[in-house]
Amino acid sequence: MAIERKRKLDVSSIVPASKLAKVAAPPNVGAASPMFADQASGSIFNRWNGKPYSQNFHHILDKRKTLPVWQHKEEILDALKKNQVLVLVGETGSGKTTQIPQFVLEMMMVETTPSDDKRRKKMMVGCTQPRRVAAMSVSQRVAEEMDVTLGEEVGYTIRFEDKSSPNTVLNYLTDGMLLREAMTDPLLKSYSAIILDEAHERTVATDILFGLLKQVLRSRPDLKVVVMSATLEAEKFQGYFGGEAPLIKVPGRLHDVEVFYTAESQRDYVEAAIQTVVQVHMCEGPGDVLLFLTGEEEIEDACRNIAKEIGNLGGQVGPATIIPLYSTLPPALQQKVFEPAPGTRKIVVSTNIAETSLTIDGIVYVVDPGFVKRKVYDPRVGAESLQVTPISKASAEQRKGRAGRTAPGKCYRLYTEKSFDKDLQSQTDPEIVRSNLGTTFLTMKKLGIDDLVHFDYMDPPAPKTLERALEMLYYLGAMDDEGNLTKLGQIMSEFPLDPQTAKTLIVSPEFNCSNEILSICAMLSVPNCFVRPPKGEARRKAADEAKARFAHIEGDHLTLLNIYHAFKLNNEDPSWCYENFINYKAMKSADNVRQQLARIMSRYNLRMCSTEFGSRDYYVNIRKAILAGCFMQVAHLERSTGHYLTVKDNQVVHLHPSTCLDHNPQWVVYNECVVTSRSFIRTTTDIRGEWLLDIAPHFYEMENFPECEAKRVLKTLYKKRGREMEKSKNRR
DNA sequence: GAGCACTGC
Repeated sequence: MAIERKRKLDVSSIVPASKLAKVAAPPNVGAASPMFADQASGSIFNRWNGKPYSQNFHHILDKRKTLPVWQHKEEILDALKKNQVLVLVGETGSGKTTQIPQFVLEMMMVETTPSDDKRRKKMMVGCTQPRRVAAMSVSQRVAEEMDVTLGEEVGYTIRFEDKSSPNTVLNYLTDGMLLREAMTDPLLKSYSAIILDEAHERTVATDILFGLLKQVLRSRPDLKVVVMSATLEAEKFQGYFGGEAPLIKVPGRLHDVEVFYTAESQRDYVEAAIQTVVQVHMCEGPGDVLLFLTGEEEIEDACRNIAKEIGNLGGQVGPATIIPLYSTLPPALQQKVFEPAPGTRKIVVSTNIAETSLTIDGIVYVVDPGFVKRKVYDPRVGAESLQVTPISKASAEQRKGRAGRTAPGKCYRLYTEKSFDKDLQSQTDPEIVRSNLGTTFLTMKKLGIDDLVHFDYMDPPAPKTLERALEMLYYLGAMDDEGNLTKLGQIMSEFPLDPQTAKTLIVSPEFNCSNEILSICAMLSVPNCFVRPPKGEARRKAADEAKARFAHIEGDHLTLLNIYHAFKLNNEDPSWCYENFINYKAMKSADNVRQQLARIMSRYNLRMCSTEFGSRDYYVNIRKAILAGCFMQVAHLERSTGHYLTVKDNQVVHLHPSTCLDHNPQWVVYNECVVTSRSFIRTTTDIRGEWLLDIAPHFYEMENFPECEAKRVLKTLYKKRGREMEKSKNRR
């Protein structure tokens, strides 16, 4: 029997296990050849294709077999054959992300019977990741291991990029992407196995997938689910699936990291951190240092102080390169952590970005003060706040691990061992209990989940959070009295936007400005496009001046529109962005989002239109359209106090200092309210009180309106409106 | 007078 030596695998040609022997013994290769012996346990694709491996591929094969998961391969396959769900704990370096999907795939192919093969049933393993970069880089590595072309047998799917094909049998995708797929394929029929990787991170998408899969498993006995976690929270996952899922633990493969605790708890963790870093630099051997702090200002200050202290030591110590790292740092400065600094010790002072998202080579010493800044949603206020809170034990372990990637390391915890044991939570609260659930609810409804309140959440959100989200969707017209998705709600759920923004976009054709609203919505869904060098940098003033040139007097939404237009007029030129302190990546991303949103709009026959630019209604229409979606995010300037109060909730808020408004309009619509040092409304636009009566009368009816100055003003407006109507009636 | 980190056909 001749062997077909084709590069790419046609899924329909997969040969079932029963025929394997015949295929596996081509006369021209010979069963005794060492190459072939290796093939028997190598890439399943090559085994079935009978293609000889490249020289390089042998090294890859040998290397991957030293990964700890290989010690448990038979156990894992056995457990998966006997059970529908498997929970797997694999520490960093165990090889779970690259190897387990291959094991699962292999098992399913071997299990395929000849009759299955005749039906040419498509089998696909989906492996979810919380981050896009992970989906891309892991799939690349696995494609290399399997000696196939990325995008063929092994692929990835992330927003804006689908690198999978009909041939794909192993796909890496983001958890959010799988959730989106479930909206059109609620039983996830395109998958024969789903692996939830990094499940311990407990993103909202992962949590919803948990609940969804638990339901789907009942109607799809053929589906296999593997839950992979780096921590022992896995036992909770096991319990969630009825306790029947076996749990397999695989050790990691990191170098030893020696842990030090302080004898007493520290009053000033930043000061303690600085002293520790300087101490390490003075007394410890070679190796770079990573210090975790909570935010931009803290990091920039600490960098200055560390530099000063090391400077004071003069020639007594070696040179150090001190590098700040946080997500909003201008890209060119962020790049510095990856540049080698020969002859000096790198001291990286970073936010949590270095805990999971970025991996820096060469770190030997980690300094961990034990705090993180995270977003917390307060349903009572309907605002998010950023709070500095103690990290979890799991997070502390993750930080520690950053010291042992390339060599044995040391981790200095600036809290007591007792505090670690007693005070730190074992896991960070899952995102779902810390979030506004508006978008999540739309998605869940679209997935066919009827009862959002009694859904089988692994950790249920606070009742008030559920109530707030339901109320908002009702006011937006996305849900009816019975809690069913309306036609509008159906369309809203299709947009990857928060419900208010989705509604703004959907109604924008009625205000004759969908082209412009599309650009604004796209700009609102990407990271801040304004680049601002840190305090003390000479170019900071130039950045502020550049921003002022784009400012629109009536507000920040219109300023964003100006920026988008200027970006397009300048042919998306990166150097134009650089000169104008605009984040190029954010702009390209906004352009991508815009195209995606436009495609969804055309699917629902939502008209693309603009008011003539010369018309005095050009900006008026845009402002009205924004209000039509965001009428619940309105604040009124109190004459008596000079403060803004949010409508209905009567919370005191302040215009965010980043606003381009140079006056205080009586009424403003805002995109978000964030509590930091104070309550700030961010991305704010001037509107007219009269518009509230026209655009959202159901929300601004007077019976359910709390007493406040805004109510009195609105009452006056209603009366005036009444008189005018009276007059025009009389005239007729 | 000021921003932890992710994500979405």
